[in-house]
Amino acid sequence: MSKQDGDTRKRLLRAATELFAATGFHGAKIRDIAERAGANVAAANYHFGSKAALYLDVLRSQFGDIRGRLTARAGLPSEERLARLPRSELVALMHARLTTMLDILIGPQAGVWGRLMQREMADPSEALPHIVEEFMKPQMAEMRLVLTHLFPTLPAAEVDRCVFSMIGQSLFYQTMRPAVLRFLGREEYPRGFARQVADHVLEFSLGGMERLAAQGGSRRAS
Amino acid sequence: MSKQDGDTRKRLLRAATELFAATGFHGAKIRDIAERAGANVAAANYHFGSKAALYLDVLRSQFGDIRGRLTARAGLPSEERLARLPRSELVALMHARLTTMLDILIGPQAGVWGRLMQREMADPSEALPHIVEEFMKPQMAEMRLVLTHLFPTLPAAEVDRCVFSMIGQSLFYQTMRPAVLRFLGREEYPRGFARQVADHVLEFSLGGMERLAAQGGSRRAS
DNA sequence: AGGTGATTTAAACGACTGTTTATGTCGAAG
DNA sequence: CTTCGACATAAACAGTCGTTTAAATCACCT
Repeated sequence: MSKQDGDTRKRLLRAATELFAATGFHGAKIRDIAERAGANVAAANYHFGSKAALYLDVLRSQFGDIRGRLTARAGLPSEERLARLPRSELVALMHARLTTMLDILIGPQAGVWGRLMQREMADPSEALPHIVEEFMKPQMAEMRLVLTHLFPTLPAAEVDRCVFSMIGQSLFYQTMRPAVLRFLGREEYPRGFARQVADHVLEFSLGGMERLAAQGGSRRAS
Repeated sequence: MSKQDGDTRKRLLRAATELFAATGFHGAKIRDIAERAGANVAAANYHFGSKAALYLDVLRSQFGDIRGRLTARAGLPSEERLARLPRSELVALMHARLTTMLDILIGPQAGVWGRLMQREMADPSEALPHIVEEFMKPQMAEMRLVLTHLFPTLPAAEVDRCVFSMIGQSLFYQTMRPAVLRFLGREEYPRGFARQVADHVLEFSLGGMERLAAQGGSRRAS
């Protein structure tokens, strides 16, 4: 082995991750990635085959990483245990989940996941189906499970919309970051901001679902 | 004048708007724009100076268009009249605003505004400050005004977060469109979907703000 | 008719980018 | 020492894209 084994491969992957997140697939240039990794322009093609394959490897890597962080920090108890949990515990579960999500999206050491996903939504690639099926659907299913136990009277379709509402509130600070920062008159989100937002989103959403659960099947006047 | 005056300029602007929205600034090629407009490749540079200038013109045009639609369809009464409005009227005002916004974002004949803004957030250009200052800030200020009259006990900072929550819920269906559509198992949003979402977001948010207003200044346990 | 200024056109330029090729380097095995 | 395979490097290739250039076209005025 040379002085550093497959080290250049790792350096390439890291550099590619940063640049893809910063400037997108088309914006990131192989030459910049190679330079940042201290490697030759041909190295990327040698190790990954092509720029597209390298991009998919980056997505796969980040995908697995975030998936691990989410299940590790906010894993769910089994369905049976969930049914016996007191209301306060269910709320705490939602809070933990929101905090983790917002930490990943806008936390002080937020990774590149949010930006990569945002770009994937703007220009879906062949990676999108995998992301939705293997990552978003399970996450949403777990949230839906907790909400169903929290508000048993809520119809399933309404629960889905509530999940969307909670994720939407959180994602807003990621997708609209430049605008929100300008609005707040800041350069970066302050420390503790993710926690602050999580608290707000939780209370706001609890109130929203309480209201929806209370008014039952009544329809709005047109 | 030729057979169609400055018609090519208009056709170029229209074609550019569609292509910039569909594939972004870097993704849209001058040659494609020219072809769609039935013009020569040099025409764009002749009429607009450069690709970047053309992009800014597109943003400006859409910016003005949406601004007009919003104020026309969901304009606000004066501050004094607002204070005398019954609660149901204020709610109706919010509903109209949400419906208009969601119509623009995901309605059946949704324009390109949502996608252009999404791309602007992913890769902010020199147009971003204008968009924030002249478009988003006024819109948010108006929403904040209504909310303040609806829930007078809510602190200003809390009201701001509520505005973010309402916009976040709505924007979610635009920024996450590919994922949501996959989740719903559809190719496009069904007719009346924008209205449906607006109804949900309104009720959800009213509940959220009721709860926040009710619990006053109490802080969550850590 | 002829000139004039504004547009349109075809063609070429020049820069950039992903990829390939051909060669070089280096450690380990024979 | 030679050979071999994995990796690294420099150079070139081929395609794309924004922009420019110079000629052509057209409407309009005197």
